[in-house]
Amino acid sequence: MRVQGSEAGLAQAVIRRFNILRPLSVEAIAALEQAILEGLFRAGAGEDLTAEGEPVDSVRLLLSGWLFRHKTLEDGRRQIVNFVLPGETCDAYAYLLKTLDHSVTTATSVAYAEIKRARFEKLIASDRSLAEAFMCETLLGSAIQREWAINLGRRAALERVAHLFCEVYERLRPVGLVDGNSCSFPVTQMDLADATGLSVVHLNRTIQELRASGLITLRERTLTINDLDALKNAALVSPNYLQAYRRD
Amino acid sequence: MRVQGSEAGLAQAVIRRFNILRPLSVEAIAALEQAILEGLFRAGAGEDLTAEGEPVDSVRLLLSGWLFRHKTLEDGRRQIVNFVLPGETCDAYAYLLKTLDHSVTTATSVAYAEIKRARFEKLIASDRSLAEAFMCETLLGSAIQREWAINLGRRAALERVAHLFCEVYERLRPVGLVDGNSCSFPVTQMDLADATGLSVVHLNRTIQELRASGLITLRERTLTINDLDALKNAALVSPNYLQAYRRD
DNA sequence: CGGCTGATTGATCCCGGTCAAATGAGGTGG
DNA sequence: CCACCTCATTTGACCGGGATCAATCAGCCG
Repeated sequence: MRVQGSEAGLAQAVIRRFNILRPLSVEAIAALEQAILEGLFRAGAGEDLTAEGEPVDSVRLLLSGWLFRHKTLEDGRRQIVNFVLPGETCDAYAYLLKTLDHSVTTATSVAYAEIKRARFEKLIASDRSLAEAFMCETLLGSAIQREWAINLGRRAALERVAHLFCEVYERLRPVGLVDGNSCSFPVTQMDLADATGLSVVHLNRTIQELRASGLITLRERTLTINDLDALKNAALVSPNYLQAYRRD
Repeated sequence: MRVQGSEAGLAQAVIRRFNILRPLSVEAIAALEQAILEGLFRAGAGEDLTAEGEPVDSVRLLLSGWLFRHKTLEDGRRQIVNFVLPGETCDAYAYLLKTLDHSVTTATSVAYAEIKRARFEKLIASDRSLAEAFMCETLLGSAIQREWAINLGRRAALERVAHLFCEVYERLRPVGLVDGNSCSFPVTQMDLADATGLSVVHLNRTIQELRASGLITLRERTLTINDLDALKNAALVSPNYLQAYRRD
């Protein structure tokens, strides 16, 4: 759905995030904001934005709400391979590949900007820092993806879930979406199970264990981390994979 | 170890691969080859090329041999998150990030080219297709990484191992390293276990199961796939994630 | 009120982990 | 040439984390 009317402020998460990845000039920020406002869209929860096997010809920037990237095996087993959080780029440069290898679906209702390939290339040609920021988006995504590999391959259930909570929290923080020690966590347990490679039943029991230990509260789509250090400890969080958030 | 003397032909795998990712002009190929020959190195098996937490200031192209990318938890649990096969790029653009999130180690003795950041930026600035090819390398790496997530999260042991065999085979094929239905597979079972998220013991039993079913032969560091379709079937191979190899 | 989706609980089972030991296959020095 | 060491592969026995199956409960919406 195309968005009508004035929507100032919507681009804030993106600009905030990009500005951390690469310090942007005033002109670059204006250009980015301009490109965003030219192609504002909204979608409801549970809608597919792109499906595996399709070609893509544009770049999307998530302004609000959550998306997830997922893949499904023939027999229905599904793996959520990553979330896309507000301010993050959906598929920078992906038009270079023939088709998409995974699907992207909305977890909540969302607002996003769609920048067509030609427009995107003009944008990144206009400013070196912008191009580098988009590049960093891609590289950071890869780093997160690698961390998910060790999460799925080597961490036990409790560690896995704890790790996911820590990661989401740390990814939401720099864009200003953490309030005290709480953040929105608008994902069903079924989705969470598919993100952690667990069954729904066992995921539920794992969450209860985390609740019982007092580390977290998860109620009404809100995650509260009562003791971040303890949770990180329980999750065996790796220190280096989100470092690009830190500015020099 | 810096390589002395003439080493023509070493760059073949890289050029072959890049040419599939993006059709390259004669000049682009020459420029790429030139950059490669300027910084040839060799290393023995079991050497660390880069360690997690280090900054990187150059791009590496693997000419021969295998590398693996891996991460380790505090308590020693290790996950190999990907292999780097001949012709593949090690860390294009990674100098944009502060530090590396994972380590890269040689699985065999290797030859590689190291291109310093400034030299690399000059190279990609000189030719659009080259820049896009490097970009494709990064994107393809992400796609493979996502496939590893569903492999680790949702496939059973036998499917997982079968999938890895299929993937490696298909990644080696376009660079000419598949001979009939065989390819080199110079990785210990310990490494293979860490790549598939299994214990060595169970990995060993899984391989024996694959051998017993006649699908593969794995002997003396050589993998032979006796029935590729059957193996892909057993692995529930996804169709779209290596598609960039196919040219339009 | 009935249907639907998501969260929770209980009981049972099995895939894959762990522990321990044996077998092979180089490599090396006496 | 053999004794010995190291590293990789293999086998056996046992156990437990997490899957599976099934039922119940709690909101929410029409």
